[in-house]
Amino acid sequence: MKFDDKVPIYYQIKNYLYHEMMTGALKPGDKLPAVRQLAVDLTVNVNTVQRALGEMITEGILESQRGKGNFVTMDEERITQLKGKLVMEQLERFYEQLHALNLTDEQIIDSLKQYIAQRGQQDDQRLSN
Amino acid sequence: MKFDDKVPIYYQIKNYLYHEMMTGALKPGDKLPAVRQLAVDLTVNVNTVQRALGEMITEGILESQRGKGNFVTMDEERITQLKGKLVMEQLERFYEQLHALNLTDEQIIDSLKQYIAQRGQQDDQRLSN
DNA sequence: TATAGTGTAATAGATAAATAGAACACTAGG
DNA sequence: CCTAGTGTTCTATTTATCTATTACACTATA
Repeated sequence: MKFDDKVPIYYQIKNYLYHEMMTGALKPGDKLPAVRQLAVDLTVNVNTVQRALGEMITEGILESQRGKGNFVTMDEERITQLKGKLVMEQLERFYEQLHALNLTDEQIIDSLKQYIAQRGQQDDQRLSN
Repeated sequence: MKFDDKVPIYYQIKNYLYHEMMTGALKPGDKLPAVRQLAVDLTVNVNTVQRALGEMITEGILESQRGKGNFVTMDEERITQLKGKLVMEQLERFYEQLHALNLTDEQIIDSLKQYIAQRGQQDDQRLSN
């Protein structure tokens, strides 16, 4: 896994697991890979994994069962709330940053549309190769 | 100045100065505040300021004149390119993150529109108080 | 030519993050 | 009961960042 060296790895691991849950790769009640296995998969130390999981357990999004494993909470509402929170965080940061770069609301929306449109073209090109 | 403790301060200072240039608060040829003054303003150490400025000088966006001060480059093209690069970085990260959260292109655009619309309402409320 | 204002550099210490390694606690299954 | 697989905890070490402090180099100007 590729990490951005500007933000703590344990923090990026949290976001990685969040995303796995949001996309359904990890469903409510699912068992996570063993911490030692995760450490190998992410080419990272066990303690770093543990730190990420520890925080998520505190948040109530994961549940730990000693000797068995770590599991995604069965509380689906909690996951829904989390997704909403993560989306909102992205929106806030994105808007704030582009606004700080002196773009108007309209320019922000337009630039996103244009970016997505161009991206679509690139995808088409890749598919046709 | 408030810093996000998840990313290096020198890095956040760079972004702060970038934004000052994008908004026109710092124009081509302008002299920056003295490094010691910046350190006071940002409640940060001189070395930390120097590290941020040093990188921007390497990038060619700032020019240093020993004994005189640090100046924004006169090369306006360079600033325009920088703005484009910064906007593109935000777009890429935003899209990637929301896509990873399993939102479709349409949902991404809609959520942004909705966010901006709601934001406008909040602004209106503040203005009427 | 002093002096104040500027950038630059170097050292040493503090803290947070990440690593390596070991040990401990619990569970399941033969 | 033993063992393999799991989570948990601890210590020690390294690295990056930030700070504090001092010193040096250059410029403008009184």
